[in-house]
Amino acid sequence: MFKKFKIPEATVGRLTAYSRFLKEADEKGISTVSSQQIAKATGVTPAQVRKDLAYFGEFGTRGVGYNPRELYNYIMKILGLDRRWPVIIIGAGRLGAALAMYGGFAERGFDIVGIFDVDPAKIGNKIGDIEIRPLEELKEKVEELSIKLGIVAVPAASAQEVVDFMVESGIRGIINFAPVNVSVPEGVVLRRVDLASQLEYLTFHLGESR
Amino acid sequence: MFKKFKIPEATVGRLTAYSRFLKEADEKGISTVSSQQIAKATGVTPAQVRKDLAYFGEFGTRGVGYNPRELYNYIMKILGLDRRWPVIIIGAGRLGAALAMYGGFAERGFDIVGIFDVDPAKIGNKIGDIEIRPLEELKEKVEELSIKLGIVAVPAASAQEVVDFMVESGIRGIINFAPVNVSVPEGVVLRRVDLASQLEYLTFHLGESR
DNA sequence: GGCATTTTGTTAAAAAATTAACAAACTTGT
DNA sequence: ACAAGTTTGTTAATTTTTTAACAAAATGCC
Repeated sequence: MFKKFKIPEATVGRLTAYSRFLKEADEKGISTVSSQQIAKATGVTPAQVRKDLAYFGEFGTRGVGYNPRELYNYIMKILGLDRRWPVIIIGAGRLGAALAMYGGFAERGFDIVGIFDVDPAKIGNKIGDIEIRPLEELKEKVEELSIKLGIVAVPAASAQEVVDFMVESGIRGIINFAPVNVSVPEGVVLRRVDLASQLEYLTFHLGESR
Repeated sequence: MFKKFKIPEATVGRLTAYSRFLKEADEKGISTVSSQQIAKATGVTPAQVRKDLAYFGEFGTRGVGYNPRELYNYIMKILGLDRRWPVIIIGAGRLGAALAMYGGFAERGFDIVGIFDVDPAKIGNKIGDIEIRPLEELKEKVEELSIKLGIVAVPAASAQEVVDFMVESGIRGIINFAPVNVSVPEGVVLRRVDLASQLEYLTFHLGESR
Protein backbone atom coordinates (compact mmCIF):
# COMPACT_ATOMS: atom_id res chain seq x y z
CA MET A 1 0.00 0.00 0.00
CA PHE A 2 1.41 3.34 -1.04
CA LYS A 3 1.53 5.46 2.04
CA LYS A 4 2.51 8.93 0.90
CA PHE A 5 3.46 10.10 4.39
CA LYS A 6 3.38 9.00 7.96
CA ILE A 7 0.03 7.75 9.20
CA PRO A 8 -1.09 8.46 12.77
CA GLU A 9 -1.02 5.30 14.82
CA ALA A 10 -4.62 5.83 15.92
CA THR A 11 -5.77 5.90 12.31
CA VAL A 12 -5.11 2.19 11.94
CA GLY A 13 -7.35 1.36 14.89
CA ARG A 14 -10.09 3.56 13.52
CA LEU A 15 -9.89 1.96 10.09
CA THR A 16 -10.68 -1.32 11.79
CA ALA A 17 -13.75 0.19 13.37
CA TYR A 18 -14.87 1.76 10.10
CA SER A 19 -14.48 -1.53 8.31
CA ARG A 20 -16.69 -3.36 10.79
CA PHE A 21 -19.43 -0.78 10.38
CA LEU A 22 -19.11 -0.84 6.61
CA LYS A 23 -19.41 -4.60 6.50
CA GLU A 24 -22.59 -4.42 8.54
CA ALA A 25 -23.99 -1.67 6.34
CA ASP A 26 -23.23 -3.66 3.21
CA GLU A 27 -24.87 -6.77 4.66
CA LYS A 28 -27.96 -4.73 5.35
CA GLY A 29 -28.00 -3.83 1.67
CA ILE A 30 -27.24 -0.15 2.21
CA SER A 31 -25.75 1.33 -0.95
CA THR A 32 -24.26 4.57 0.34
CA VAL A 33 -23.05 5.85 3.68
CA SER A 34 -21.75 9.30 4.60
CA SER A 35 -18.74 10.16 6.68
CA GLN A 36 -21.28 11.43 9.18
CA GLN A 37 -22.87 8.01 9.51
CA ILE A 38 -19.54 6.24 9.80
CA ALA A 39 -18.47 8.76 12.41
CA LYS A 40 -21.59 8.34 14.48
CA ALA A 41 -21.34 4.57 14.46
CA THR A 42 -17.70 4.53 15.46
CA GLY A 43 -17.66 7.40 17.90
CA VAL A 44 -15.50 9.88 16.05
CA THR A 45 -16.04 13.09 14.06
CA PRO A 46 -16.93 13.09 10.35
CA ALA A 47 -13.83 15.19 9.66
CA GLN A 48 -11.75 12.50 11.30
CA VAL A 49 -13.22 9.84 9.05
CA ARG A 50 -12.50 11.82 5.92
CA LYS A 51 -9.03 12.72 7.10
CA ASP A 52 -8.20 9.09 7.88
CA LEU A 53 -9.35 7.98 4.45
CA ALA A 54 -7.58 10.85 2.72
CA TYR A 55 -4.22 9.38 3.70
CA PHE A 56 -4.86 6.54 1.30
CA GLY A 57 -6.81 8.00 -1.57
CA GLU A 58 -10.26 9.10 -2.68
CA PHE A 59 -12.97 6.58 -2.03
CA GLY A 60 -16.17 8.56 -2.02
CA THR A 61 -18.35 10.68 -4.28
CA ARG A 62 -19.01 14.31 -3.38
CA GLY A 63 -22.61 15.03 -2.64
CA VAL A 64 -23.25 11.31 -2.26
CA GLY A 65 -20.99 9.45 0.15
CA TYR A 66 -19.26 6.09 0.08
CA ASN A 67 -20.28 2.71 -1.19
CA PRO A 68 -19.97 0.45 1.86
CA ARG A 69 -18.77 -2.66 0.10
CA GLU A 70 -16.27 -0.81 -2.01
CA LEU A 71 -14.88 1.19 0.88
CA TYR A 72 -14.78 -1.94 3.02
CA ASN A 73 -12.69 -3.67 0.41
CA TYR A 74 -10.34 -0.72 0.15
CA ILE A 75 -9.85 -0.53 3.90
CA MET A 76 -9.26 -4.26 4.20
CA LYS A 77 -6.62 -3.94 1.52
CA ILE A 78 -5.04 -0.98 3.30
CA LEU A 79 -4.90 -3.00 6.51
CA GLY A 80 -3.34 -5.90 4.65
CA LEU A 81 -6.42 -8.03 5.17
CA ASP A 82 -7.07 -8.89 1.56
CA ARG A 83 -5.57 -12.28 2.40
CA ARG A 84 -5.52 -14.67 5.35
CA TRP A 85 -2.61 -14.66 7.80
CA PRO A 86 -1.26 -17.66 9.69
CA VAL A 87 -0.40 -16.84 13.30
CA ILE A 88 1.45 -18.75 16.00
CA ILE A 89 1.10 -18.39 19.75
CA ILE A 90 3.95 -18.87 22.18
CA GLY A 91 2.82 -19.83 25.65
CA ALA A 92 0.10 -22.40 26.23
CA GLY A 93 -1.04 -21.08 29.58
CA ARG A 94 -4.57 -19.93 30.18
CA LEU A 95 -4.19 -16.74 28.22
CA GLY A 96 -2.45 -18.42 25.32
CA ALA A 97 -5.08 -21.14 25.22
CA ALA A 98 -7.91 -18.63 25.30
CA LEU A 99 -6.39 -16.59 22.53
CA ALA A 100 -5.92 -19.75 20.48
CA MET A 101 -9.64 -20.42 20.73
CA TYR A 102 -10.80 -16.84 20.34
CA GLY A 103 -13.12 -16.72 17.35
CA GLY A 104 -12.54 -13.04 16.72
CA PHE A 105 -9.23 -13.69 15.00
CA ALA A 106 -10.51 -16.03 12.34
CA GLU A 107 -13.32 -13.62 11.58
CA ARG A 108 -10.76 -11.03 10.54
CA GLY A 109 -8.59 -13.40 8.57
CA PHE A 110 -6.13 -14.62 11.18
CA ASP A 111 -5.64 -18.38 11.50
CA ILE A 112 -3.94 -19.74 14.59
CA VAL A 113 -1.81 -22.49 13.12
CA GLY A 114 0.48 -23.37 15.99
CA ILE A 115 0.94 -23.17 19.74
CA PHE A 116 4.35 -23.57 21.34
CA ASP A 117 5.52 -23.90 24.92
CA VAL A 118 8.65 -24.82 26.82
CA ASP A 119 6.85 -26.82 29.51
CA PRO A 120 7.39 -30.55 28.69
CA ALA A 121 4.20 -31.39 30.59
CA LYS A 122 2.13 -29.47 28.07
CA ILE A 123 3.67 -30.79 24.87
CA GLY A 124 1.27 -33.01 23.00
CA ASN A 125 -1.83 -31.64 24.68
CA LYS A 126 -4.40 -30.18 22.36
CA ILE A 127 -6.08 -26.80 22.38
CA GLY A 128 -9.01 -27.10 20.07
CA ASP A 129 -7.50 -29.15 17.29
CA ILE A 130 -4.01 -27.72 17.59
CA GLU A 131 -1.35 -29.67 19.38
CA ILE A 132 1.03 -27.87 21.68
CA ARG A 133 4.55 -28.26 20.36
CA PRO A 134 7.95 -27.56 21.90
CA LEU A 135 9.45 -24.17 21.21
CA GLU A 136 12.36 -25.78 19.38
CA GLU A 137 10.02 -26.67 16.53
CA LEU A 138 9.02 -23.05 16.00
CA LYS A 139 11.48 -22.17 13.27
CA GLU A 140 10.61 -25.22 11.24
CA LYS A 141 6.92 -24.37 11.34
CA VAL A 142 7.48 -20.68 10.60
CA GLU A 143 9.50 -21.54 7.53
CA GLU A 144 7.12 -24.22 6.38
CA LEU A 145 4.10 -21.92 6.37
CA SER A 146 5.87 -18.56 5.85
CA ILE A 147 4.42 -17.34 9.12
CA LYS A 148 5.03 -13.69 9.84
CA LEU A 149 2.85 -13.07 12.91
CA GLY A 150 3.16 -14.27 16.48
CA ILE A 151 1.53 -13.73 19.84
CA VAL A 152 3.53 -13.86 23.06
CA ALA A 153 1.62 -15.12 26.07
CA VAL A 154 4.44 -16.18 28.37
CA PRO A 155 5.50 -14.86 31.79
CA ALA A 156 7.20 -11.47 31.85
CA ALA A 157 10.52 -13.01 32.85
CA SER A 158 10.91 -15.02 29.66
CA ALA A 159 9.26 -12.62 27.21
CA GLN A 160 12.44 -11.04 25.84
CA GLU A 161 14.07 -14.39 25.32
CA VAL A 162 11.03 -15.74 23.54
CA VAL A 163 10.72 -12.66 21.36
CA ASP A 164 14.36 -12.93 20.34
CA PHE A 165 13.80 -16.52 19.33
CA MET A 166 10.68 -15.65 17.38
CA VAL A 167 12.53 -12.97 15.44
CA GLU A 168 15.36 -15.38 14.77
CA SER A 169 12.81 -17.87 13.50
CA GLY A 170 11.44 -15.42 10.98
CA ILE A 171 8.48 -13.80 12.75
CA ARG A 172 8.12 -10.15 11.71
CA GLY A 173 5.11 -8.91 13.71
CA ILE A 174 4.60 -9.63 17.39
CA ILE A 175 1.90 -8.94 19.93
CA ASN A 176 3.28 -9.11 23.43
CA PHE A 177 0.82 -9.85 26.22
CA ALA A 178 3.54 -10.12 28.85
CA PRO A 179 3.55 -7.05 31.09
CA VAL A 180 7.12 -6.12 30.30
CA ASN A 181 8.90 -3.99 27.74
CA VAL A 182 10.77 -6.01 25.18
CA SER A 183 12.84 -4.79 22.27
CA VAL A 184 13.01 -6.00 18.70
CA PRO A 185 15.40 -5.22 15.87
CA GLU A 186 14.66 -2.86 13.01
CA GLY A 187 12.11 -4.28 10.62
CA VAL A 188 10.12 -6.15 13.23
CA VAL A 189 6.83 -4.65 14.39
CA LEU A 190 5.99 -5.04 18.04
CA ARG A 191 2.81 -4.21 19.87
CA ARG A 192 2.30 -4.55 23.57
CA VAL A 193 -1.08 -5.31 25.08
CA ASP A 194 -1.15 -4.96 28.84
CA LEU A 195 -4.45 -6.27 30.12
CA ALA A 196 -4.03 -5.08 33.71
CA SER A 197 -3.09 -1.66 32.42
CA GLN A 198 -6.51 -1.42 30.82
CA LEU A 199 -8.15 -1.78 34.20
CA GLU A 200 -5.72 0.75 35.62
CA TYR A 201 -6.89 3.24 33.04
CA LEU A 202 -10.35 2.81 34.53
CA THR A 203 -9.30 3.19 38.16
CA PHE A 204 -7.27 6.26 37.27
CA HIS A 205 -10.29 7.92 35.76
CA LEU A 206 -12.66 6.79 38.46
CA GLY A 207 -10.22 8.34 40.88
CA GLU A 208 -10.38 11.71 39.18
CA SER A 209 -13.24 12.73 41.42
CA ARG A 210 -11.46 11.81 44.64
CA MET B 1 -5.98 12.67 43.13
CA PHE B 2 -5.63 16.37 42.40
CA LYS B 3 -5.17 16.62 38.68
CA LYS B 4 -4.44 20.26 37.93
CA PHE B 5 -5.15 19.94 34.23
CA LYS B 6 -5.94 17.40 31.61
CA ILE B 7 -3.61 14.42 31.48
CA PRO B 8 -2.68 12.83 28.14
CA GLU B 9 -4.30 9.46 27.76
CA ALA B 10 -0.97 7.85 26.97
CA THR B 11 0.49 9.08 30.23
CA VAL B 12 -1.64 6.64 32.19
CA GLY B 13 -0.30 3.69 30.25
CA ARG B 14 3.25 4.89 30.72
CA LEU B 15 2.79 5.29 34.46
CA THR B 16 1.91 1.61 34.57
CA ALA B 17 5.16 0.78 32.81
CA TYR B 18 7.18 3.04 35.08
CA SER B 19 5.66 1.46 38.16
CA ARG B 20 6.60 -2.04 37.04
CA PHE B 21 10.19 -1.00 36.51
CA LEU B 22 10.31 0.82 39.84
CA LYS B 23 9.02 -2.19 41.69
CA GLU B 24 11.71 -4.34 40.15
CA ALA B 25 14.37 -1.78 40.97
CA ASP B 26 13.21 -1.57 44.56
CA GLU B 27 13.21 -5.35 44.89
CA LYS B 28 16.79 -5.37 43.66
CA GLY B 29 17.63 -3.01 46.48
CA ILE B 30 18.41 -0.05 44.23
CA SER B 31 18.05 3.18 46.17
CA THR B 32 17.94 5.76 43.38
CA VAL B 33 17.00 5.73 39.72
CA SER B 34 17.16 8.55 37.19
CA SER B 35 14.56 9.54 34.63
CA GLN B 36 17.11 8.31 32.13
CA GLN B 37 17.10 4.81 33.58
CA ILE B 38 13.31 4.70 33.79
CA ALA B 39 13.12 5.92 30.21
CA LYS B 40 15.52 3.33 28.91
CA ALA B 41 13.71 0.49 30.65
CA THR B 42 10.29 1.53 29.40
CA GLY B 43 11.21 2.67 25.93
CA VAL B 44 10.51 6.38 26.17
CA THR B 45 12.58 9.56 26.49
CA PRO B 46 13.76 10.92 29.85
CA ALA B 47 11.93 14.18 29.17
CA GLN B 48 8.75 12.19 28.74
CA VAL B 49 9.20 10.52 32.11
CA ARG B 50 9.73 13.82 33.88
CA LYS B 51 6.86 15.44 32.07
CA ASP B 52 4.50 12.61 32.95
CA LEU B 53 5.44 12.83 36.61
CA ALA B 54 5.24 16.62 36.61
CA TYR B 55 1.49 16.44 36.05
CA PHE B 56 1.14 15.06 39.54
CA GLY B 57 3.83 16.70 41.63
CA GLU B 58 7.51 16.60 42.47
CA PHE B 59 8.82 13.18 43.36
CA GLY B 60 12.56 13.35 42.78
CA THR B 61 15.65 15.12 44.01
CA ARG B 62 17.67 17.27 41.62
CA GLY B 63 21.11 15.97 40.99
CA VAL B 64 20.11 12.62 42.45
CA GLY B 65 17.04 11.02 40.94
CA TYR B 66 14.08 9.16 42.38
CA ASN B 67 13.72 6.66 45.17
CA PRO B 68 12.15 3.63 43.50
CA ARG B 69 9.96 2.53 46.37
CA GLU B 70 8.73 6.00 47.12
CA LEU B 71 7.98 6.82 43.48
CA TYR B 72 6.35 3.45 43.02
CA ASN B 73 4.01 4.17 45.90
CA TYR B 74 3.18 7.59 44.52
CA ILE B 75 2.39 6.22 41.07
CA MET B 76 0.26 3.44 42.46
CA LYS B 77 -1.69 6.03 44.39
CA ILE B 78 -2.06 8.19 41.28
CA LEU B 79 -3.40 5.20 39.38
CA GLY B 80 -5.82 4.45 42.18
CA LEU B 81 -4.00 1.25 43.04
CA ASP B 82 -3.37 1.96 46.70
CA ARG B 83 -6.25 -0.44 47.35
CA ARG B 84 -7.61 -3.62 45.84
CA TRP B 85 -10.52 -3.54 43.39
CA PRO B 86 -13.20 -6.18 42.96
CA VAL B 87 -14.02 -6.84 39.31
CA ILE B 88 -16.79 -8.79 37.61
CA ILE B 89 -16.73 -10.40 34.19
CA ILE B 90 -19.76 -10.70 31.96
CA GLY B 91 -19.55 -13.55 29.50
CA ALA B 92 -18.24 -16.96 30.47
CA GLY B 93 -17.05 -17.97 27.03
CA ARG B 94 -13.45 -18.83 26.35
CA LEU B 95 -12.21 -15.28 26.55
CA GLY B 96 -14.18 -14.50 29.70
CA ALA B 97 -12.95 -17.67 31.34
CA ALA B 98 -9.35 -16.96 30.40
CA LEU B 99 -9.55 -13.44 31.73
CA ALA B 100 -11.07 -14.77 34.94
CA MET B 101 -8.04 -16.98 35.45
CA TYR B 102 -5.44 -14.49 34.25
CA GLY B 103 -2.98 -14.00 37.09
CA GLY B 104 -1.86 -10.60 35.89
CA PHE B 105 -4.94 -8.90 37.30
CA ALA B 106 -4.49 -10.04 40.90
CA GLU B 107 -0.86 -8.98 40.74
CA ARG B 108 -1.94 -5.42 40.17
CA GLY B 109 -4.70 -5.41 42.75
CA PHE B 110 -7.69 -6.56 40.76
CA ASP B 111 -9.76 -9.42 42.16
CA ILE B 112 -12.19 -11.19 39.89
CA VAL B 113 -15.11 -11.76 42.23
CA GLY B 114 -17.87 -12.81 39.87
CA ILE B 115 -18.60 -14.19 36.43
CA PHE B 116 -22.01 -13.82 34.84
CA ASP B 117 -23.60 -15.23 31.72
CA VAL B 118 -27.00 -15.52 30.13
CA ASP B 119 -26.54 -19.09 28.89
CA PRO B 120 -28.48 -21.39 31.27
CA ALA B 121 -26.19 -24.26 30.35
CA LYS B 122 -23.24 -22.47 31.88
CA ILE B 123 -24.83 -21.36 35.16
CA GLY B 124 -23.39 -23.25 38.09
CA ASN B 125 -20.21 -24.26 36.31
CA LYS B 126 -17.02 -23.13 37.95
CA ILE B 127 -14.10 -21.22 36.54
CA GLY B 128 -11.33 -21.60 39.05
CA ASP B 129 -13.22 -21.28 42.29
CA ILE B 130 -15.80 -18.83 40.97
CA GLU B 131 -19.23 -20.07 40.02
CA ILE B 132 -20.86 -18.71 36.89
CA ARG B 133 -24.05 -16.94 37.87
CA PRO B 134 -27.01 -15.68 35.81
CA LEU B 135 -26.85 -12.07 34.68
CA GLU B 136 -29.94 -11.25 36.73
CA GLU B 137 -27.88 -11.60 39.88
CA LEU B 138 -25.41 -8.96 38.78
CA LYS B 139 -26.95 -5.97 40.51
CA GLU B 140 -27.22 -7.78 43.80
CA LYS B 141 -23.55 -8.72 43.71
CA VAL B 142 -22.43 -5.27 42.61
CA GLU B 143 -24.26 -3.65 45.47
CA GLU B 144 -23.13 -6.22 47.99
CA LEU B 145 -19.45 -5.69 47.26
CA SER B 146 -19.57 -2.10 45.98
CA ILE B 147 -18.10 -3.26 42.69
CA LYS B 148 -17.20 -0.49 40.29
CA LEU B 149 -15.31 -2.37 37.56
CA GLY B 150 -16.49 -4.80 34.94
CA ILE B 151 -15.17 -6.63 31.91
CA VAL B 152 -17.37 -7.38 28.90
CA ALA B 153 -16.51 -10.58 27.05
CA VAL B 154 -19.75 -11.26 25.21
CA PRO B 155 -20.53 -11.39 21.47
CA ALA B 156 -20.64 -8.05 19.68
CA ALA B 157 -24.37 -8.33 19.14
CA SER B 158 -25.22 -8.25 22.83
CA ALA B 159 -22.47 -5.94 24.05
CA GLN B 160 -24.51 -2.72 24.19
CA GLU B 161 -27.34 -4.42 26.01
CA VAL B 162 -24.96 -5.92 28.55
CA VAL B 163 -23.16 -2.63 29.07
CA ASP B 164 -26.43 -0.84 29.70
CA PHE B 165 -27.34 -3.40 32.31
CA MET B 166 -23.94 -3.12 33.96
CA VAL B 167 -24.25 0.64 34.23
CA GLU B 168 -27.74 0.25 35.61
CA SER B 169 -26.35 -2.16 38.16
CA GLY B 170 -23.83 0.34 39.41
CA ILE B 171 -20.67 -0.45 37.42
CA ARG B 172 -18.69 2.70 36.66
CA GLY B 173 -15.70 1.47 34.68
CA ILE B 174 -15.93 -1.02 31.82
CA ILE B 175 -13.50 -2.80 29.56
CA ASN B 176 -15.18 -3.96 26.40
CA PHE B 177 -13.58 -6.87 24.55
CA ALA B 178 -16.45 -7.16 22.08
CA PRO B 179 -15.40 -5.79 18.68
CA VAL B 180 -18.14 -3.19 18.55
CA ASN B 181 -18.57 0.40 19.61
CA VAL B 182 -20.82 0.80 22.61
CA SER B 183 -21.85 3.98 24.38
CA VAL B 184 -22.11 4.75 28.06
CA PRO B 185 -23.62 7.68 29.92
CA GLU B 186 -21.62 10.54 31.43
CA GLY B 187 -19.68 9.48 34.48
CA VAL B 188 -18.97 5.96 33.26
CA VAL B 189 -15.51 5.20 31.91
CA LEU B 190 -15.31 2.84 28.97
CA ARG B 191 -12.31 1.31 27.32
CA ARG B 192 -12.40 -0.90 24.29
CA VAL B 193 -9.84 -3.61 23.67
CA ASP B 194 -10.05 -5.09 20.21
CA LEU B 195 -7.76 -8.10 20.03
CA ALA B 196 -8.05 -8.66 16.30
CA SER B 197 -7.30 -4.99 15.75
CA GLN B 198 -3.94 -5.50 17.42
CA LEU B 199 -3.00 -8.05 14.79
CA GLU B 200 -4.28 -5.71 12.12
CA TYR B 201 -1.90 -3.07 13.36
CA LEU B 202 0.88 -5.53 12.62
CA THR B 203 -0.31 -6.48 9.14
CA PHE B 204 -0.74 -2.82 8.27
CA HIS B 205 2.85 -2.10 9.17
CA LEU B 206 4.21 -5.24 7.58
CA GLY B 207 2.42 -4.13 4.46
CA GLU B 208 4.22 -0.79 4.42
CA SER B 209 6.93 -2.24 2.27
CA ARG B 210 4.55 -3.62 -0.32
C1' DG C 1 33.84 26.50 50.95
C1' DG C 2 33.76 26.84 46.16
C1' DC C 3 33.62 24.59 41.64
C1' DA C 4 32.40 20.96 38.55
C1' DT C 5 28.94 17.54 37.76
C1' DT C 6 24.54 15.56 37.88
C1' DT C 7 19.66 15.43 37.45
C1' DT C 8 15.35 17.32 38.36
C1' DG C 9 11.27 20.42 37.34
C1' DT C 10 9.62 23.68 34.21
C1' DT C 11 9.26 26.58 30.45
C1' DA C 12 9.69 27.01 25.56
C1' DA C 13 9.80 25.03 20.96
C1' DA C 14 8.56 21.59 17.83
C1' DA C 15 5.88 18.04 16.07
C1' DA C 16 1.74 15.53 15.59
C1' DA C 17 -3.04 14.93 15.58
C1' DT C 18 -7.61 16.64 15.54
C1' DT C 19 -11.12 19.77 14.25
C1' DA C 20 -13.03 23.27 11.44
C1' DA C 21 -13.88 25.55 7.19
C1' DC C 22 -14.84 25.68 2.55
C1' DA C 23 -14.39 25.07 -2.51
C1' DA C 24 -15.35 21.39 -5.77
C1' DA C 25 -18.37 17.99 -7.38
C1' DC C 26 -22.43 15.51 -7.53
C1' DT C 27 -27.86 14.97 -7.11
C1' DT C 28 -32.41 16.35 -7.31
C1' DG C 29 -36.27 19.19 -8.31
C1' DT C 30 -38.35 22.58 -11.12
C1' DA D 1 -30.55 24.15 -17.66
C1' DC D 2 -30.28 26.23 -13.41
C1' DA D 3 -30.76 26.63 -8.40
C1' DA D 4 -30.76 24.56 -3.96
C1' DG D 5 -29.01 21.14 -1.16
C1' DT D 6 -25.44 17.39 -0.02
C1' DT D 7 -21.19 15.56 0.96
C1' DT D 8 -16.54 14.84 -0.24
C1' DG D 9 -11.49 16.05 -0.31
C1' DT D 10 -8.28 19.34 1.15
C1' DT D 11 -6.32 23.19 3.21
C1' DA D 12 -6.02 25.97 7.30
C1' DA D 13 -6.51 26.62 12.24
C1' DT D 14 -6.52 24.70 16.63
C1' DT D 15 -5.39 21.68 20.08
C1' DT D 16 -2.69 18.20 22.07
C1' DT D 17 1.44 15.79 22.85
C1' DT D 18 6.22 15.26 22.65
C1' DT D 19 10.85 16.85 22.66
C1' DA D 20 14.31 20.10 23.77
C1' DA D 21 16.50 23.49 26.59
C1' DC D 22 17.91 25.31 30.74
C1' DA D 23 17.76 27.32 35.45
C1' DA D 24 17.54 25.48 40.11
C1' DA D 25 19.02 22.30 43.43
C1' DA D 26 21.66 18.69 45.13
C1' DT D 27 26.23 16.01 45.50
C1' DG D 28 31.01 15.33 45.82
C1' DC D 29 35.77 16.49 45.05
C1' DC D 30 39.63 19.33 46.01
